[in-house]
Amino acid sequence: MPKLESEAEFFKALAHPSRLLILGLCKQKPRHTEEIAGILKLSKATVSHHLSLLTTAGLLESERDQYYQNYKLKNALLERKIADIIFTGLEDFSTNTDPFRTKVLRDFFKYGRLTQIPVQRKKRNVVLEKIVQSFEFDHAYPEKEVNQIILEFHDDFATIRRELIGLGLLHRENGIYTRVTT
Amino acid sequence: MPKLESEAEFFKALAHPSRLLILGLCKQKPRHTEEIAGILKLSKATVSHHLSLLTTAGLLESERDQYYQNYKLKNALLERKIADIIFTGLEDFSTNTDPFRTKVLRDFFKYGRLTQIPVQRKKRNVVLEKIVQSFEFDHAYPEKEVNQIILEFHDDFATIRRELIGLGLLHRENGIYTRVTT
DNA sequence: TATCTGATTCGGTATTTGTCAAATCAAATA
DNA sequence: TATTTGATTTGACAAATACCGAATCAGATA
Repeated sequence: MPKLESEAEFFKALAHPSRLLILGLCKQKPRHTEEIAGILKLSKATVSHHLSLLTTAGLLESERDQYYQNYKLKNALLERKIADIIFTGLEDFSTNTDPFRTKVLRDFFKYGRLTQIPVQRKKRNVVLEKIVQSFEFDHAYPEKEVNQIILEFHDDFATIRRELIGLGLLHRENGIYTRVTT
Repeated sequence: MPKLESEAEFFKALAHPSRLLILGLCKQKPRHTEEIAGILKLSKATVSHHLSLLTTAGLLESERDQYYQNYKLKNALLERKIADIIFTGLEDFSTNTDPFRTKVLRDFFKYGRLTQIPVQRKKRNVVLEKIVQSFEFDHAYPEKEVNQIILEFHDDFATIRRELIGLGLLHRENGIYTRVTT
């Protein structure tokens, strides 16, 4: 899933008054479906629907207690996720071990954005390999989506798209792009 | 309560991939409508629509430059709004808000991190109660995990861990920690 | 004033979303 | 196993939303 889509999903989960109310209720204490439906004067079907969205977004978790399915807030995740998304967009480069690669990524990325396209071929390959990781295997991307993903890294999406093709990291056929298995 | 509605509006504005893209583009530098439409391959009517929503939500502001209407990110508002949510969690969405507690959280947390440990006992208790909420009930934490969680808030995990025990918010037995039911 | 140019608004369509009642499901328990 | 009970899923419908092309608007400029 392209990162941007999942971020939008996250906000979408928060983008309805009833769901914010439900989060507030579940923050106070774990609640079950009919309990919430009673408080908010909504049908249990509707509440179940909202609870499902909130759970998928990672904001709630639930466990069964006798007849009841109790939902409670996953507080830490909510706060960290919002902070991550808004303030940076960030990448953790510390996990990879290749020192050259680490240095190049440190030098050319700032807050997840490519500050400039490296001129040296070897360095350029490193950043291109980094960028291509935002594409899923087994997914057909129209050019519009390709551009959007690359735009998260750098303005000059046309150049980068061309390079990704040239390096054999992306494959293009009939205007549809796919990530090449390495 | 208008508060809840406007919170939902705020998230709704962020709840679409194109709008996140637009925010990203306008964060880099001011952009005008057709420029964005060209990059995202959307009609200028659609982009104008998104820009309108983002402006209404207070995320963008615009000014005219010759023929162009340039939109730029209102960084301050975005960050303040997000910060509010992070400081107080979902407090604002629920019914009861303790003003003292809210103020202490605002004063001592920045972007989800504890800027310093309050000296006053009463204030310190507020931040400790805030921190303990990142722990689950009915879960056995080894000390290492406890430290990791506290480290997300402040570097001096040893002091905070000791205080959490002392206040009776965490319970320690044989090196295993559990959150105490209140 | 008349014209040019980018932005916005309008009209219309396709898609998504919120909602409920009814049917179905699944865990607990008799 | 059969029953009870709350949760979820299904199906239907209305409302909201995303999107586009065309018409209109408004500031800039001649």
